[in-house]
Amino acid sequence: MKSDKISDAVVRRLPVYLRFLNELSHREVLTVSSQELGQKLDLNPAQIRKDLAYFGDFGRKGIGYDVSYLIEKIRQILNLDQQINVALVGAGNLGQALSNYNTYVKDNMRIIAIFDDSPDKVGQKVKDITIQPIDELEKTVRDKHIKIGIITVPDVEAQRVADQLVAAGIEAILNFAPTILKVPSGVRIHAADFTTDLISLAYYLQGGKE
Amino acid sequence: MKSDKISDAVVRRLPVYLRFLNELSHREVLTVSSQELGQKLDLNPAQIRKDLAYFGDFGRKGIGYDVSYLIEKIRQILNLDQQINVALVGAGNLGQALSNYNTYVKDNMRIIAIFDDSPDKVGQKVKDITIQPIDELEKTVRDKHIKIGIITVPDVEAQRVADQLVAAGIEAILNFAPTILKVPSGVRIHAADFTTDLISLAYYLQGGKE
DNA sequence: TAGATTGTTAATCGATTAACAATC
DNA sequence: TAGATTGTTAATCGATTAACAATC
Repeated sequence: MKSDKISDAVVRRLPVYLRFLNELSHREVLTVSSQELGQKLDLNPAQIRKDLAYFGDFGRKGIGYDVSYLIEKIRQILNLDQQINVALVGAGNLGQALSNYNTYVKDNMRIIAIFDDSPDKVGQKVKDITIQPIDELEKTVRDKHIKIGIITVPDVEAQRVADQLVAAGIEAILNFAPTILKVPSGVRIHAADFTTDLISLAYYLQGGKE
Repeated sequence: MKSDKISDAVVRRLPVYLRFLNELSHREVLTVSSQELGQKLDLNPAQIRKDLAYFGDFGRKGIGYDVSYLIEKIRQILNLDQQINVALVGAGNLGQALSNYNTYVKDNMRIIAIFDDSPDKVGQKVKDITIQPIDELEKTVRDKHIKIGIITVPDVEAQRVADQLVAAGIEAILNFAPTILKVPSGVRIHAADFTTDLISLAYYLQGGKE
């Protein structure tokens, strides 16, 4: 089966597969079955086969999936066969932590610009990237072909920053601010606000309702 | 309708409602309809009414929901009417950023202990909390009635830390490491790994398949 | 060949949305 | 009273899982 509309739930599992496949590759495992994948990733094997089958026939009956081949294919699907430039807006604690992180470099994703408006931040360096004022955002995003924006500014500034990113032609946003952002339908947005997650965990505590 | 089994999707929306209701309360808005909530939060009004109705009859027909009353009720549902102690394991960049964050204090959630094993971190202070070695985790968690653990250690250490948290009697874990953790069924775990989110965004970039 | 495992269809399960009587 | 909005049932939609023929 080739692509209909692929649901977001499917797309979000692809990086999970990729990560584990990379680990297998590192351990020089050549082949893996949906069964084994399911066990490790806590997913139903049928679901994994179905997810992958949306994009092509990557497996071999009776054998399973060739690890390197599947890595290559998933990387293509996720556009990770080309470099993807990312901008980060908001160089506070969290923003700086994310920049330093940059594990995703091996996945061809790279934060190549950082913006912040506070005067004591502008001009400072975070790991060889100089923090720029936000009014340079639009030009830099265009000039450097930045496709994804990460928002780590405070709550109240998030929508304004999102608008600027959109105006600059960004295609996707990862939003760490605890606000629902309104963006045009062409722009993809994912909420990454962990406080929501953390607070929802409280529901499950004993002494509360089960 | 009173509680059957409430799905995780419902529980995760409660903090979203709560946050916006707090904002309304701050603006001294007294009453809100599911219509208005839905508009602001990008959710279907029927879904909001249904979510709330799982827990009780909080609204008034023809009127809507009393903001303060609904805040009180959601806080009860989420156990936020009592203080919830949180431990953070891993005082790297991200861990320190999260500790400094502590917006959730107003929601009665508080990081009250931080653990790390690297010798240059132990004994240091992060905002009046002294970083402790991980082998003090179990005792501290028990003594201080810590119920939730946040994991911000590297990948390879995450499962070991999770095991220790579980052994110490923690009830829920927020995991920032990009690994699927195995925990006993009594323990609630949420994945908060933003690299997965970020990478999945790449799928939606133009020049890739739509 | 016999055993394993895929790709895919059909069945199931669960979550979202529509519709509306009840009622403020 | 007329208009608004809830709580809830029924309808819809979509995602997960089971099952199995195809085939390595």
